[in-house]
Amino acid sequence: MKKIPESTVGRLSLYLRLLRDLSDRGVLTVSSEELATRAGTTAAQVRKDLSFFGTFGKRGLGYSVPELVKALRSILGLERSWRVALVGAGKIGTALLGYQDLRRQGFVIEAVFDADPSKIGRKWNNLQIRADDELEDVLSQGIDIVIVAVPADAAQGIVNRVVRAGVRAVLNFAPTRLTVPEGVTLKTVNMAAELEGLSYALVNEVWRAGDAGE
Amino acid sequence: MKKIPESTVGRLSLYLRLLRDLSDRGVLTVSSEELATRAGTTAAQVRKDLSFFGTFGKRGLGYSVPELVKALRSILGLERSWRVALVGAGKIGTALLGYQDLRRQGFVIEAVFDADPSKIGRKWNNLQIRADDELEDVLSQGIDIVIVAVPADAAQGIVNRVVRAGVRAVLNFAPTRLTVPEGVTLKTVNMAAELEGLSYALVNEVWRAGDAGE
DNA sequence: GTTGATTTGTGAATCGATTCACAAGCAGAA
DNA sequence: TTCTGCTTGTGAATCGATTCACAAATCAAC
Repeated sequence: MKKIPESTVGRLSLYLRLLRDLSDRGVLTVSSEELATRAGTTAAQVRKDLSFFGTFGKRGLGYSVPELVKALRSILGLERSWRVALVGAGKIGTALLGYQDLRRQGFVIEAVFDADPSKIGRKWNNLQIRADDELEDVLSQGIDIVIVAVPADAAQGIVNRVVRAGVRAVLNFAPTRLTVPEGVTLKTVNMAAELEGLSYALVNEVWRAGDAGE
Repeated sequence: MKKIPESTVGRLSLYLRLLRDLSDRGVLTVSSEELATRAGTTAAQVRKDLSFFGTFGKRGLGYSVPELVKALRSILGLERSWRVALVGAGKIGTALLGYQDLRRQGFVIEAVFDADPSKIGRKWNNLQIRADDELEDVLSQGIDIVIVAVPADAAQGIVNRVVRAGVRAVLNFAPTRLTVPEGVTLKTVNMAAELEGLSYALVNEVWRAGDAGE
C-alpha cells in the first residue's frame, strides 16, 4: 500500500460527514465537483483522495452516496466500535464524557480514571471514576484508544504507562508535546495553540483565504 | 512580507512553550539543534521558521532564551491581551470558561452567550450568561475573538452574525465545516475527526513515525 | 448504434514546504 | 592577531502534496 497523506485522511472524515448529510436528505448520487464545493476543496483533490483506496465512482455519473458512505466508513475503520478510556476527569474530561456524538460514531468510553482520591466514585452516565492505579489492569482488558485529559506535567507519564499497557492510539488534550514509540499513533488537540494562531493572524493582518479552518 | 506557511506559525507556538520551560529552569541560551530536538523537528526547520521573521541568533552561540521568548511573543501577538466572547454555554463551553490557562496567555473571556433562556443568569467566575440576542451589541464593543461552542446546525448562523458584527477571528468547536468571508480567520477544533484519524491508523496498521501528533 | 454530454481515474506538471550544505559570523585560546 | 570550534542564516536541492489535463467510461437521446 502506498503512503497516504495525513491530510487525505482528514478530508475523508470530512467527506463522510458531508455524505451523511446528503444521505439524510435523500440524495442518491454526488459528483466530485459537488462534494468538493461542500468540502471547500477541488474536484481533482476529492478524486485523488478516493483513488488511494480504490475506485468508487461511475464515469459520467458520479458517486453513489450510500456506497461511498459505506466505503469511507470501512476505510476509516468506523464499521466496528472502539473501546475508549478517559484519563483525567477534570473540566475537559467531563465535557467529553457528556459528548454523546462520540458514542454515536462508535467511540464508547468504557472507563474513566483520575488521580484525585476525592473524585473516585459514581459519576455521569453509569461510569464509575477509578483510581489511577487501576489503569494498567483495565487497559490491558482490551481498550483501543486512550484520551488523555490531565495537566500538562502529568501527561507524558500517563502516556508512557498507557503505551506500556499495549494501547496503540492516544488522543491528547494536555497542552504539551508528547512522544510515543513507533507503532503508536498520537493526536494532540491544543486549544491554546489554535488561539495563538488566531492571535498571529490578527496582528499580521492575514489576508489569506477565509476558511483556514478544519 | 513573504507568505508564511501555517505550519510555521504552529511551530512557533510550540517553540515558545518550550522556551518558556527553559527560561523557567534558568537556561540562558539554546541552539537550533537543542530546540529542534525538544520540538521533534530539525535544526534547519527551526532556523528557517525563525528566518521568516528576522534574525534572532548569534552564530557560534545560539539563541538567547529571553530574547527569543520576547521575539516570539511579539510575532504571535501575545504581548497584548485579547478580548474573547464565548457563544454556547454547554459542556465544552463551560470547560473552556474554567480553563485558567487561556487567561494566563492573554485570552480573556469577557462575555458568554447561550440560546437557552433557562441558562441566562449568573454563572462561573463573575460572568453572567447573556441571551443570544445581545450578541451583536456586545461584540461590536471591541471583542477580538469569538469561540463558537454551539450545536453543529446552529454554528454557521452564529458565525455569520459574528462576522457581520465585525469580528475577524473565530475558533470553532462545532463538528461541522464553516465558511467565513475573506479577511476573517477561522480555526476549527474537531475531536470527532481526530478520533477518526486514530481509528484509521488502527485499522490500517500505520507504521509511521510515532509522534504524528501536534 | 451512433452521437453528445458528463464525469471519473490518473500520469504529468506545478506548487509549496522541508532538508541539505556551506559561507559567514562569533567567542575563546594562544 | 590569528586560529579553532561551533552555530547561524540562507540559496539550492529534494521531497511531497495539489492541480492540471485528458483518455476512458457511462448514460440518454435520437
